[in-house]
Parts: sequence; structure tokens; C-alpha cells
Amino acid sequence: MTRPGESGASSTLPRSADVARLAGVSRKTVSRVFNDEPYVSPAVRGRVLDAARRLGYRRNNAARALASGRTRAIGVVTLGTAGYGPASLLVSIERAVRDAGYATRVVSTLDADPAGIAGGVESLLEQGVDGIVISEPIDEGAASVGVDVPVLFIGAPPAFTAARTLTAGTGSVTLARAATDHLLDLGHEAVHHIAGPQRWFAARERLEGWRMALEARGRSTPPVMYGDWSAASGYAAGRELARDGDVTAVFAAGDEMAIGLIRALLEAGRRVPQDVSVVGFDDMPVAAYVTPPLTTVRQPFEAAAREGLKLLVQAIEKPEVDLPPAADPPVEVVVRASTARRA
Amino acid sequence: MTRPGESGASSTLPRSADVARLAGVSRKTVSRVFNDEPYVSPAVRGRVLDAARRLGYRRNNAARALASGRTRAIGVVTLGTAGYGPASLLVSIERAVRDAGYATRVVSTLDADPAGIAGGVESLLEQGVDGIVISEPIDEGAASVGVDVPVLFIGAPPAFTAARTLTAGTGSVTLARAATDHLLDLGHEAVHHIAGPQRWFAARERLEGWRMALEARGRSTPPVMYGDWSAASGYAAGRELARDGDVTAVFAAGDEMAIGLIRALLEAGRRVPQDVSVVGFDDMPVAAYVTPPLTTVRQPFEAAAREGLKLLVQAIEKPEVDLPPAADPPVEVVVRASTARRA
DNA sequence: ATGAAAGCGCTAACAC
DNA sequence: GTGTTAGCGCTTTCAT
Repeated sequence: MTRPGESGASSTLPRSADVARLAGVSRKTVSRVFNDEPYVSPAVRGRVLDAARRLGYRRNNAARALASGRTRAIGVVTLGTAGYGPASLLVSIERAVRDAGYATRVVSTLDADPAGIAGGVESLLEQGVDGIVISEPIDEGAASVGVDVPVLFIGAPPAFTAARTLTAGTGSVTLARAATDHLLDLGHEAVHHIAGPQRWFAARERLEGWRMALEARGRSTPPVMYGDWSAASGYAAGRELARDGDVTAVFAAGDEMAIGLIRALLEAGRRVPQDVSVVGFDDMPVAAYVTPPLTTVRQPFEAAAREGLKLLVQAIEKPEVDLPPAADPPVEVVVRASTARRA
Repeated sequence: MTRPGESGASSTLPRSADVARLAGVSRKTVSRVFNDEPYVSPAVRGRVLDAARRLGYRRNNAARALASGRTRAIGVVTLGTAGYGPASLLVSIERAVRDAGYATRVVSTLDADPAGIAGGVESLLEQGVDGIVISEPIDEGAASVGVDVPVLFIGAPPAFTAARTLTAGTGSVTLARAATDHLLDLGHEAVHHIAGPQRWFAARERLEGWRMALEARGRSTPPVMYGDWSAASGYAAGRELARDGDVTAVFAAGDEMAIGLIRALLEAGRRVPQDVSVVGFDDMPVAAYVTPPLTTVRQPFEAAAREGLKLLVQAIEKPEVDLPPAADPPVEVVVRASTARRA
């Protein structure tokens, strides 16, 4: 019953014409039923659905895309790491895309350089997508790509120009500021900062929020240490900081760095939080169970993805309407045991 | 120069016919060039490429798929969590898919029940994929879907039947056994186990490996504690275990549970590793920097994804060849400071 | 080594 | 409410 695929499509899957024949209607009517278009009598709709089920009919999206010019897919360019931040954002985006009724096409880049991102975009465009999400939190030069679909940048400003660019933030500045304020409120005179790699937009935003908090109270900003998000880099920075007896409070731009930092402090005989208070950033799942449980700020990935996608879908489906950038999500400082009032 | 999109496809993107005209060849020749088919003179090839670049031509994959019956895409059904394990596996799969010359289409499920998986597969099939990867590490009843493309199950046995099913493992049994052996080698009489949720195939495999190691040495198996992978559940189990003074060694089926466990032990006044040795599973990035640095086993995600994809691509491109299941990747126990010789 | 014709499965526009 | 016609952009087959 299955003659080997001749030319075109795969073997002998049922097509809309088969359904139409079995249901005794035209192909167009089958199409109407499957697209939930109005003006199909309930009786006919039932017959069509029935025939389709009996045949095991599935729409051919390639054909739909070709005929309609819409792929009903959204492409995502993301950093190819399993890091908690990027991975969470990807999961949230996928869910938001699905909820919006689109399919997800992912391309990940190894190193988030402009060329890599451009390549990713290029490949998505070739695949066919109605819109693109750039979840590459890196801000480093601009790539040039000819893009004719709307593009959403999450957690970063537009890195290139497209027909229509949207942005949605994760509110890092505000969150970083809140983290720093928390330490300041505990009576610490100075708050040190272990920043992330400055090619990352998020790292720069957090640095900025930290600086703003200090300046708002007229404090000077201690020299900044730089890490690469890894616990190892937090550890290295921590060894430096441990040498300085004046350090009583540190805000690390990521939980992993905070964990490495704490480890270095403990090894150097500085107690956390009695001698030094530490705040992280992300609220990754283990944060509550490391020793001591980490005070941190929670990143609103879900909210950012949802807001951003609302914009993107709007831009895809109603290009004429102008919409305001998404509001920053609420700030959530999770106070646990790694911070204490200054001794 | 841009008349608004009439019926079909988007506005006025260049098509192969445009390239053909500019290069002074037929459309078929353009097609040949872009598909790296033989029998195109270098001169013509050059002209075509040139024309394409000048026009900003991009192939339309929907049309290619429709005409050829191949989508050049592989679909992935994955669990929608940012957990280190699933996220790492997804990243590895994406990379392997890309390296194999395919595009990735992802569907994530909230809860990995058979219906959810079946729904994901269904939606991928509708999207159009040449093969499917099921990275849903859950083994719970079988769904029934009519699948006519090869399906690769990673880290789990086939959950349903398809035209062609392949499997690739992460070698959990062996790894768990090695972890347990490590503790036994350190002189511990009994090794306790905090298992993962038993709906997860990986959790069952690790339990099995633990049991095998004990039985191989004629030891009895202490009662098993069950967690849900979270640090919180490890913590809860740890509180129980801390009450039992005889416990000197614990193998946790995941790093996060191990971290929660350690926290509970420390709170109960049991030192790690002096009083109790702990081994985790995964080697997530923070494992080296928690206190104490965690002894664990590394999961070979990259290798599993690569091996699995080799099989899948083989099945897609050369359906006639039969191939053996992928070999289990090598075992790597990472010894750090959470384990010590029995006091 | 290159080209012409046909058709993949579907939706868009319009007729009825 | 439903059907007819045309065509989306490409690959296939076969001819040259």
C-alpha cells in the first residue's frame, strides 16, 4: 500500500484532496475547516473532520507556508550554553512562542559574535520564519543582515537594524540597584562589585545599577572586579577581595560567581555573612541550598519573554499598529542568609 | 519597486528566477549551484553566485521542502525546564543537529506525560521534519502516534513505535555504579541512595547502578530515599538521614539533591566529608565551588547527542543500512572534597 | 554541461 | 455556504 516516494513529497501520506474526496466536498472547504474559517456548516465541518481523522490527515506546513507566505514559526537565536540564565530564557521564550500559536525554530551560537548572530539570523530566514527573537545578551558591534521580518531583542538593545525592531528588557539595572540598596540598607559603608564580562549587555546594566545605587547615597565606587559568570571567576575575585579587611559587602553579578566568591572568602577565614555579606543575581535553584543560603535577586525571565512576544506577535500580525516598549517587570530581592547587618 | 504582497509569499524577495535571469541561465542551473550538484561549469557557477549575492537571494525552504519532500529539519521534543541536565542535553542536541546540516525545530512539554509527548510529536510532524529526537527522560506508558520518520530516543527506551526507532544512552547505570564503587572503595560499609523520581528513566537507571555496585560486593541495600531532583528534596532527605548515626556515605542521583543533602547534614552537625561522604551526579558547573566541593560523575551529554544523531541522520539518509546502537560513552568520576575515607 | 516542462499540497481571490 | 482557478518557489524527470 506504500509505493516508494516518487518525486515530491514523502511516500503516500493523505493530502487535503483525499480528505475532500472522502468527505464529498472541495479542497477549499477542507482548508476552511482546518483554518477555522467561518462559513462552513456544522454538518460539513463534522464530515471533514471525520474523514481527516479516518485518513490520519495532517496539514503540510511547507505547502501552507509556500501558498500563504506565512510560516507560523518564530526563530530564536540564542547563546549555546546550558547556563541557568540563557537556558531559562530559552525555555520561557519557547513557551511564549507556543502560547502565541507559533512554532519555534532555534539556532544557537557558540560564541555570540556579530558574525555568529548574523549567520543564525540568515539561517532562520532561509528556513522561513515570521519573526525573530534575539536572545543573545551580547552587545558587541553590529552585524548587517537584510531582515524583512520583525526582530525582538531580549535583554539587549538592537544589535542591527531590521524592518521592525522591538526590545524587551529584564530590568537588570533596577534589579542590580535593588540588590545594592539591600546591602546599603544593612549599614554597609562600601559595596564591592564582581561584574560579569562587559561584552554582555546584562553585565553592563548590573554594573550600572550598582553604580547608581552608590551614587544616589553619595558613596564612592570601589574598584570593580571582573568575572566571566563562572564560579571559578567568582572564586578568583574572592581571593583578591579576601585580602582586603575593609570589604564587608559584595554584590556579584551572578549567582555562580557569588558561590565561588563565598567559597574563596570561607577558605580565607572570612565568615559569611558575619564578616562579609554577599548578594548574587539570578536566583538559580540551588541558591537557597548552598552554604550559607544565598541572598539574590530573581530574574523575571517568564515576564520578559511574555511581554516581548506580545510585541513581536503584534508586529507580525498587525504591522500598522505602533506599540510602546514593554514595561520592566517587578523587582524581587530574595533575602536569605548570606547577608547581614554590618557588625 | 515594491508592490505590496499580492497573494502568496512576502513582498518582493528575489527568487531563483530572478537570479537565473541576471546570470543568464535557467532556474535549474541556479538550483544546481545552490545544491552543490555536479555538472556546472566553474564559470557559470561563478556568475550565478554573483548574481545571487547582488540580489540578496535566499532559498525558500518551504518551497524546497514541498518540491523535494525533505525538510532538512530535525524536531526535538524536550522537557521544558532549565534544569542543568535537560538544558545541557538540548544544547548538545542542537549543536549536533546543526553539525549534521539540519535545522532544529523544538517543542517543549510542561509535564512529560505521554499525551504531551504525543502532542509535541504531532506538532513537529505537521511542521515538517525529517526525523525526531525525543529527549524526554520519562518513561511512563506509551503514547500512540502515527510516525513515518525515524525517531531517536535519548536517555530512555522507545516510548512508542515509529517507522524506525533508535536509542542512545547516557550510560547512567555504569556511571551510578562507578559513583557507588568510589564510596565503597573508600571503605564505607553501607552506601545510602537518594534517588530521583522514578518516572524518570534516568532515575531508575541510577538506582539500578547503585544496587548493582552494592550487590557485586555482597552488601545489602539500605532503604532508598526519593527526591524530585531539587535541592529542596535533597535537603528533606538529608534531614532524615542525619538522624541515623550509621550513615557514613550517600550517593545522590543529582548534584542539586546532593547540595541540599549536604546542607541538611551540616545543619544537623554532621561534617562532610569527615562524618559523611557525599557523591552527586551531573557535575554541574557550581559543583566544584560549593562547600565542600562536590565529588560527582560527569554526564556525557555531548557524546550521547553526537552518537545519537549519527544514528538518526543515518536512518534518514540511508534507511536501508542497519546500524548497531551507539556505544556507551566513557565513565568519568570527578573526585573532589565531599568524599573521604571512612573514619 | 544545461534547459523545458510538470507538479509538490496548499491557500487566495473571486465566482456562484 | 461552497466551489473554481491560479499560482506560491522550488526540485524533479527527461531531453538535449
